[in-house]
Amino acid sequence: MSKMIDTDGFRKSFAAAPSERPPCSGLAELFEQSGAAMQFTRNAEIYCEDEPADYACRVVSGAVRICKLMSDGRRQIEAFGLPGDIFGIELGDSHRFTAEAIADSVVRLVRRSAVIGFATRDAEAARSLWALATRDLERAQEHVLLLGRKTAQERVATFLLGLARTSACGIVGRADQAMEIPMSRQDIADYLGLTIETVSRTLTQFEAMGLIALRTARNVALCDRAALRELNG
Amino acid sequence: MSKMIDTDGFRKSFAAAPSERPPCSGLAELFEQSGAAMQFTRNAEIYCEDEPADYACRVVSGAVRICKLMSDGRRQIEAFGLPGDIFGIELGDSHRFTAEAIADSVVRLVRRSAVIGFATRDAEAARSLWALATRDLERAQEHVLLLGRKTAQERVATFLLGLARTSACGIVGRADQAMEIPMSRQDIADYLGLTIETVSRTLTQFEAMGLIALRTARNVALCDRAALRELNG
DNA sequence: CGACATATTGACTGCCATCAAGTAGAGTGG
DNA sequence: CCACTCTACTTGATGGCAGTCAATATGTCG
Repeated sequence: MSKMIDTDGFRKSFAAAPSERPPCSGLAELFEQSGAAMQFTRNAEIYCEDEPADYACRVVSGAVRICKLMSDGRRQIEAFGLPGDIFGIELGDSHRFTAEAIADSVVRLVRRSAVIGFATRDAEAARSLWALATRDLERAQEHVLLLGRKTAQERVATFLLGLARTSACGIVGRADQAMEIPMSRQDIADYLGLTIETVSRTLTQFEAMGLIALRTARNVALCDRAALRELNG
Repeated sequence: MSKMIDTDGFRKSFAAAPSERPPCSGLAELFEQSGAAMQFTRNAEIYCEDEPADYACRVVSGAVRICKLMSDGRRQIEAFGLPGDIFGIELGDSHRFTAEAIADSVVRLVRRSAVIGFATRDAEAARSLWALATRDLERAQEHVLLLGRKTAQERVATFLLGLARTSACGIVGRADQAMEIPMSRQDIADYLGLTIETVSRTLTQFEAMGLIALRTARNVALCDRAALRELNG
């Protein structure tokens, strides 16, 4: 399902890229220095809900989904993890979500005890851990607003703009350049609290309105960001 | 709109009550010792979105709502603050939400700098701040699941059970005892991503189903918790 | 090419929102 | 104590957005 690999190549290339996403430089280094890189194939489980939270994770490449399943199969994706994102640090003893690879991915794992040790190292380290939780909180709160009060069009517009922002961090591309969508329609739907059909229809509408251009199902260009921001709410 | 008062009486009574809600004993003491108590009348604004975040808050008595407004008036309540709850600590310089009193309330305020100072005092203090953010994150994530995937009935059932849990902490009452609902139907609706009509109708349905008993609009008894938990998802 | 997963499109349904009365409580003044 | 008023809540009728069910299209990989 997943195997240990050596990823010095990955480490160097990502350490060189001045990513602005993770607010916690010290934590990132912790993963680079004492983390074990693991490869996960598409749809492989990284950890499961209620499983002991022995490890914390950082995405090196690929993409992951952090989600919850209801007893009848309904699924809600809380967040996507893209390169640089840290996830799986828990207050309690067990994971409160399931984490799965969306695409073939490399994830670095560090022991829970190492994170705790890091937190008690110095004030700066403790602050970065607090900042990480706070940033996750802010993201979750934006998500609450989206799910509670936005229409399908607004949700999809917000999603596209958010994805453009994160993918612009890694690849310094032009504004109107096409971007890859790493997740399936089902993933997008479960993130936005919609169905695949509604996501698909909304994207088609956006294309008809001239807001986006779909080169393939997984490759989209934002043609009219101003209009998308209007729809943002 | 709001005035400074002396609340030694409040402080003593609440310090005596062994509340299990706040996970951070040190932080609570910070508010009790160096916080200024302020009284807010119903619907008074405690702070406003985008306002400088000079103060953090802790509810002494009453209840508050932490919410966001969209440009066209749609409102989403992210969380309710009940006695003991701490809110308004921000990573950035400004508040990302509006906080308002739901009922006449007493709130203790401490300077942002005091919180920062507290965080750098020792490892235990830093940890409690991290734990606070993490707990808020967990609550927000549950909220995401509720708004993304639950039906109206499930949302209301979850809300009632949650309220019963928190009010059971302050007042050690019997399980089937009636509890006061401090917030209006509009507040509940804006918290659950519904309309007042749907909230009202759902409560009426629950009463017809024998799950709850509404003595008045703001006083409810949970008659069949097992059935409510079924609806929880 | 053929098989399978993924995505799109169409027809129809249903849950919840909207619009509109009607009712109940809380507070006020006579 | 009782009208009066105002706000909060409930109930009813109707509509629309997104969900469901179903068929077709587009990739993707052996």
